[in-house]
Amino acid sequence: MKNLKIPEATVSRLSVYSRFLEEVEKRGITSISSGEIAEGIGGTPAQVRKDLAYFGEFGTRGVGYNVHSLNEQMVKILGLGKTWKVILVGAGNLGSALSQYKGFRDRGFDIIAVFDNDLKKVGLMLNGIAIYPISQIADFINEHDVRIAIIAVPAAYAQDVADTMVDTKIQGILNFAPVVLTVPEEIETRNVDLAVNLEVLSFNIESNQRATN
Amino acid sequence: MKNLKIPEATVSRLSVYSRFLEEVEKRGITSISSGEIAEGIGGTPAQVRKDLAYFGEFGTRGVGYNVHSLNEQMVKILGLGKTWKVILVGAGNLGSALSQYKGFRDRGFDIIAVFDNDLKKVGLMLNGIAIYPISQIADFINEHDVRIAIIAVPAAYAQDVADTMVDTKIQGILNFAPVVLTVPEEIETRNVDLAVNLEVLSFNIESNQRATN
DNA sequence: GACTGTGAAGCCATTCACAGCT
DNA sequence: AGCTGTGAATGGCTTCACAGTC
Repeated sequence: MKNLKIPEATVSRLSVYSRFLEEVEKRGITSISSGEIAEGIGGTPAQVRKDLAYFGEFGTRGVGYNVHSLNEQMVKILGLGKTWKVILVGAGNLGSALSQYKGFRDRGFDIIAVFDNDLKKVGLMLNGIAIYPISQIADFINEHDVRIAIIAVPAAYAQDVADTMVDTKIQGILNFAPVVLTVPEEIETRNVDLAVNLEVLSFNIESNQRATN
Repeated sequence: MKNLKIPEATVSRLSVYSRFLEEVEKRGITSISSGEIAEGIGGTPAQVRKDLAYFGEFGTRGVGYNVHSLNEQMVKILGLGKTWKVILVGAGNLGSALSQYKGFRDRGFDIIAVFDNDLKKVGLMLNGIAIYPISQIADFINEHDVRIAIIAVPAAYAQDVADTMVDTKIQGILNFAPVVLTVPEEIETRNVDLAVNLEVLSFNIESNQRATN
């Protein structure tokens, strides 16, 4: 296995390529060039080729890439060849939306349980998924071999929730709470900060204003 | 006005610093060093200082930063000194969660209307916000001076929605649909791609596995 | 002629290291 | 002594430009 360090930006784009290729394949297109991919995902042809080159030679010079087999490669590289069992912590608004989010299931992420600290919710179903008490997180993870957790609780509780997951089989946490989680380094975390995105927009809008005097 | 080009990464961190400072201020702390900020948000002291230095000299050598006045500066720089009127398009699960998301209002983003193409929803309220038909987006934006829109519709409709906003007063779009929007360059867009984040996690988990043979 | 794969160059962001202030 | 502000060094990602292949 070729083992250069892969830029994180490349990995995110791989995911975007893959979804784009799926859509292109549905339209019945079988062959595609780096330029066409770039156009579809808002990038440059050179970048597409460089990204792919980290993992192998998937194209044919003078011709382009086979849509289906390129996507197969992407799926394999991203580790999407199987179904990932995922748990979701937090049955509030955001949790509820995420539990139903089709984009996860479509890409092989299956939310198999929801946890909440509100005992009035425990025992109920959230969009067809059973709600368990927070206290059962660790046992559930180990029993069901869950490797990915999504945290969608208020900021004040997020670290506590993360703490319940250390020394379990969890290997990755997707955190929607706007705080930095402190976890052992063998657990991979990623933060999605919704407010930050709006604030960057707001900053950029203001700067555009300033630029166009 | 100092007009170097500000790295986008710096801008996102400013937003994180600001929220962290607010929390620190609530705890009654009045002074803070770059090292303490770095620890709180998961970064390095040098980076904190560099980021701030793009905008001015906010600290006192040998002492640190005044928590309150540094946050005031952050808020001003980010353009958060006022309330932003925001519209939300898409009253599905995700839209519903976003309409209630406290993190937006806390930071000055006020969702004043929701739009949906499902006429059964039009006229109803979503968490206290009225739902209008998609056809009224452009008029509403111009009448109410809305500058930011959040798109939370299925991928297939996102571009159509964006199209209704060109040549209105909209200046920024936060897009949750997993597609690249094509809009005139005076409209600033940002994409939040939920599935991509899980896929990067999945890739990293698999690589960790490979690394620890 | 068209398009990929890739070393080299260029650009941007982070980190270092220290002078300057309190 | 402690901590900021910043030029210089480093590291990483993107873009260029072209040799290689069909």
